[in-house]
Amino acid sequence: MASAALRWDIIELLFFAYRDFVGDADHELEVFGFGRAHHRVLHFVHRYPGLKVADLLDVLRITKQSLGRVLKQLLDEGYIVQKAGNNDRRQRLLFATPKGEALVAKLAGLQTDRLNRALRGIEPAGLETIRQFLRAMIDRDDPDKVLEAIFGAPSSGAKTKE
Amino acid sequence: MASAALRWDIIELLFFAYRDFVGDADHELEVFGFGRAHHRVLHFVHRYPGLKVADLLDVLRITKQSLGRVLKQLLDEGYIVQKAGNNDRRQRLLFATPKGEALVAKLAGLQTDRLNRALRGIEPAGLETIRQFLRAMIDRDDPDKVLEAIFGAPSSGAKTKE
DNA sequence: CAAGATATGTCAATATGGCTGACATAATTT
DNA sequence: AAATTATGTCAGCCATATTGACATATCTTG
Repeated sequence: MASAALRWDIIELLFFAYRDFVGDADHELEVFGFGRAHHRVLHFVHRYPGLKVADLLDVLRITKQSLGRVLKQLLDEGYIVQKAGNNDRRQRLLFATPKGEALVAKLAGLQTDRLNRALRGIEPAGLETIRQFLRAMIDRDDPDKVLEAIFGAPSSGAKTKE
Repeated sequence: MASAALRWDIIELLFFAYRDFVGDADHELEVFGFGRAHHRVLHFVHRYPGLKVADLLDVLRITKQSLGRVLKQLLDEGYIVQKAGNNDRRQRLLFATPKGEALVAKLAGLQTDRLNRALRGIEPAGLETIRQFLRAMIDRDDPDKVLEAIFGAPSSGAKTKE
């Protein structure tokens, strides 16, 4: 049908929910002179220790130059450290320092508080539905290293990246 | 307690889900030389016809100066029109033109396609859980006009699209 | 009516975080 | 030795956000 119902309400709810969700972290980041970009880098380096710069570029879908500025600040200020790869010494594997861990945990704490409030009164089955929904919202045709970890085995038809 | 579990998985799923969700529209907007900011303005003007400039500023949480540039483009190119308020002729009430309606519907169509795919296999009760979750994620301490419509009277306020 | 407040628009300068293109270096692969 | 790869960096551009200042029209109030 040409007039298939558009899901205006969910589109709108997603906008507001995400706005306030990231707002929690944004506010705290200001104190440190950081922005949302720093948070994203720190989050993924914390979650996937030893992530390569190239992996990070895939996940964040930004250019090397854009990442460079943000990453340099996090390195200079001691939130992240680099180590040369064992097999390939060109690689700079990234790790969060204790200082970095502390910040990212603080930010995750704020967001977890909001999530816990929102999940109050929702049964475990309901939470599973929400997870299923969110996972199904994500493109799986060209999964990066992080998405492969999230989804386990690469999805059908997806090219397997080494 | 200090060791309360942080919801890393949901935090991450929200990041990817939202990234790909807005990505659909972003890609299409490029064709028109517009950005995400134009989409947001057009969306809310479409959904709440006669929205004042001040309302829009509350909803988008940006400054008048930032809105000005985007709004001017949408006006100049005929996606939105202004009308002076009946009671207060200082007000510029905003309305989407047919051209604007067409664009915003196209964008909503892309996002609805993704939502429908993600909701496939989820029961009506599950969809209600997702709505409940998203609504509970939103700050309600200082509701703007749009949020009042969303939370105030269920299924009223927003234009019910034919 | 005059004064002040309000709704909007606009100018100028600045910051952040994206982008492209070009080039450098070190290390691995061929 | 040459080519490719992983990373870093310089320079400049663009979009979207910011603050501050000021202009205009209109409404409200003393």
